[in-house]
Amino acid sequence: MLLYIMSSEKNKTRSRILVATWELLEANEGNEIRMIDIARKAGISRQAVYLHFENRTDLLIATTRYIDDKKGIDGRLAKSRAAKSGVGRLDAFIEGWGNYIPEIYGVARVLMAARESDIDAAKAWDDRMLAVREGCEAVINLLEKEGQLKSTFSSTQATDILWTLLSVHNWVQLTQNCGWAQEDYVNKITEQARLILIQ
Amino acid sequence: MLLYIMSSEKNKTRSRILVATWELLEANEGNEIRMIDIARKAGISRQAVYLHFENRTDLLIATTRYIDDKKGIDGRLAKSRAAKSGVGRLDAFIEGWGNYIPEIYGVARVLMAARESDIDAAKAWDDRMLAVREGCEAVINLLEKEGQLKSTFSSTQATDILWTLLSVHNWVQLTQNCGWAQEDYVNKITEQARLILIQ
DNA sequence: AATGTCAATTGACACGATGTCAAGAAACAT
DNA sequence: ATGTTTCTTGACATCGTGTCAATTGACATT
Repeated sequence: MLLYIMSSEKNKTRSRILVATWELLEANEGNEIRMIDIARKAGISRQAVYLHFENRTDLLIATTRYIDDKKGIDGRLAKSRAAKSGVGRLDAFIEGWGNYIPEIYGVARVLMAARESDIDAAKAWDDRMLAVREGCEAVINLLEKEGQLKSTFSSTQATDILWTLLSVHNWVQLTQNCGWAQEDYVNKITEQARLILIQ
Repeated sequence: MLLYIMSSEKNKTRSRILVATWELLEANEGNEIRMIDIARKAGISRQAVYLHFENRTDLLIATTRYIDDKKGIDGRLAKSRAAKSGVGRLDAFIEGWGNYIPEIYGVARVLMAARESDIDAAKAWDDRMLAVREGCEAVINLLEKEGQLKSTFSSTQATDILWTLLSVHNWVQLTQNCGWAQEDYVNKITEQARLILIQ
């Protein structure tokens, strides 16, 4: 009991820092986030952040883990697994994942950027993306089973294509660079996926 | 004649700087490239670099242009401009650009990896990608003029889609992560572009 | 040979960001 | 009341970009 309270108290400021970082990551899409910004948002001094995290990288990765705990992709994609037909499942999967991307985008950016210099970050990111690929694979397999898959692509190729179509990079390019509304993104990507994959 | 020699002499150091930057970008093993590194490689002082380029952004952008010149991207894409029909031009553009990507991948990787932490690198990269977008735009405009463009997409949307389909990230994902051969990449991307865009 | 021009050098400095350190204050459990 | 932990404050080292002024060296012009 004592230990529990102590660790809870101990984590209070740490949590405030993580939440502050999270909020800044989500709000701030262009500007760089400085340690001083995070500290101010958390209501502590810049130096105090270093009492909880070794450095900036450590903090950013800890934040991604924190968000991982708070938001799960699993719940989001449950709907797609419920769909009966292949095409229905394709649509539901694109909608579920496509609408999840903006929620993790702030974090995704950090992980993608860190991948060159940080093996752990790269692995965490690859892990997540492989889970998405498995979702794509399940959709493609169902389509193939139903004979709905375009015959010029093998099922592996089709999985690769869908996975690539649904990459976070593509979402960034279309919504951030090209200025597409989120709704348009989901609709047009769904349309493209059907045109490419469904026979 | 005098002017020619003068401008040639004038550009000598500038060229050395560009070549040095290029070599560092290609050789780079994850380390960030500083102005001092470029200067040393070019055999001049750090400050002297600023006599030829306004700032780091300017230098990086100039380097990508220099590489484009030496690698002959213009010549490669000339073939696409020569094609008479819209579809022919689409195919030629994808072939020209798609086969150019692997040649600039060394530089591209560094610029893309640096984009989060390095505003200058991001700007240099964005500048080049906008040039590709213009190529996509020309192709789409021709298709639309011929009435070959699928009617569910506006020409701007179609340009965005083609541009995204041809992104370096997609090339990396398909050829590096999914293990596609370069030839398969070009063929399958061409196929996808036709399915999505041609009515 | 003297002159002027231009490129480059040298050393110094401002600026902004990360990260460290030491001394003291404040919170808080016992 | 006391002692421990957390946080604050102010100072400082470090690193990279970009700027500036004074100076050197090469070279073309006259």
